[in-house]
Amino acid sequence: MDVSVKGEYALRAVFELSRHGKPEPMKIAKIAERQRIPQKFLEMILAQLKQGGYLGSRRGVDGGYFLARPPDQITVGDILRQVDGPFQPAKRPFADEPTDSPFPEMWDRVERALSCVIDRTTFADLVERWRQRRVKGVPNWQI
Amino acid sequence: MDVSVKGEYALRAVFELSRHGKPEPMKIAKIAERQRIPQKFLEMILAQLKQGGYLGSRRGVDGGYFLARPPDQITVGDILRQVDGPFQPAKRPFADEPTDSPFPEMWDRVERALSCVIDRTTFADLVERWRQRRVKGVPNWQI
DNA sequence: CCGAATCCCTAGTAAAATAGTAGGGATTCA
DNA sequence: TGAATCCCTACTATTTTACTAGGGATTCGG
Repeated sequence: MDVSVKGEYALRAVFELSRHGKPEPMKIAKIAERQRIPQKFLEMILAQLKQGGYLGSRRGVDGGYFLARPPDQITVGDILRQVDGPFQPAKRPFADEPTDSPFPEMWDRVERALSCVIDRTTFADLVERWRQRRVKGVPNWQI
Repeated sequence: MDVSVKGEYALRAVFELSRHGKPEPMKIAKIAERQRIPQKFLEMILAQLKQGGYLGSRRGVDGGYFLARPPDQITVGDILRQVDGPFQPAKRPFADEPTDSPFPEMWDRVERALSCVIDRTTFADLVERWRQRRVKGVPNWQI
């Protein structure tokens, strides 16, 4: 019950692009270097995120990847589901054949609880919190 | 990000023992049959749950497994952690070397949200809800 | 049009985890 | 004593994970 390395990489990559912020694309190589992700592996992940509609890309000399939407419209849940598949804690029986088990209802609660975090946390949030922490943690605005 | 089959089996087995309720032990074979779990696989799981202190057992003719504590003192989280290992969404850096990442804080939130469900749901709760649903779903007390 | 830089696509692969199975040994108790 | 049960070690097939390899397709400045 944990997130795959691939999922983590995807989150870190999108965070990097969100932090970058500018409209011009960022190269795979740069993302890979800044986030310490194996480059070829990252290529696959970014392709997946693109085909999910979260990223866009351009080839050629000044090519790279960029966010396809503003970072306040991409959530952590979006990215995780795109690369790790739909999150469902347990095999769900078909909705119409009622089961004699107490667990589906609990898994629903779990899913809702989780959703409250991952589907409400956008990359804009993450960047903002990260910036906040930076100025508090490294108070170099002092005399 | 889902629960293993092993985890599900463990939950179902403990639920079966909780529902059973009586002090006398229940045989592996019976649990396996009633919950449709491969028997030999279930043996390993029950052994693990016993060594975690959740179950007790007796051998011989009238042997079997039983709860080592009342079902209101065993949570879903207990059982899942015992068989699937500690749940942590992502590799956590060491606590003392602060990281420049916005994610650990979010994983904390995820963990707390999840804990609110799985560490507060006891098997007594599950049995009770299951009983409630039975009488509502199958209203055979009608005229 | 050339060629360098970039993304794009298919395939392969070593290691680990998952979901079991097999076979017998140790206890208990009538 | 022997039948029933739990107990223990080992083995295994399949799937998933976390990559790597090698080249093809675009873009764009010159």
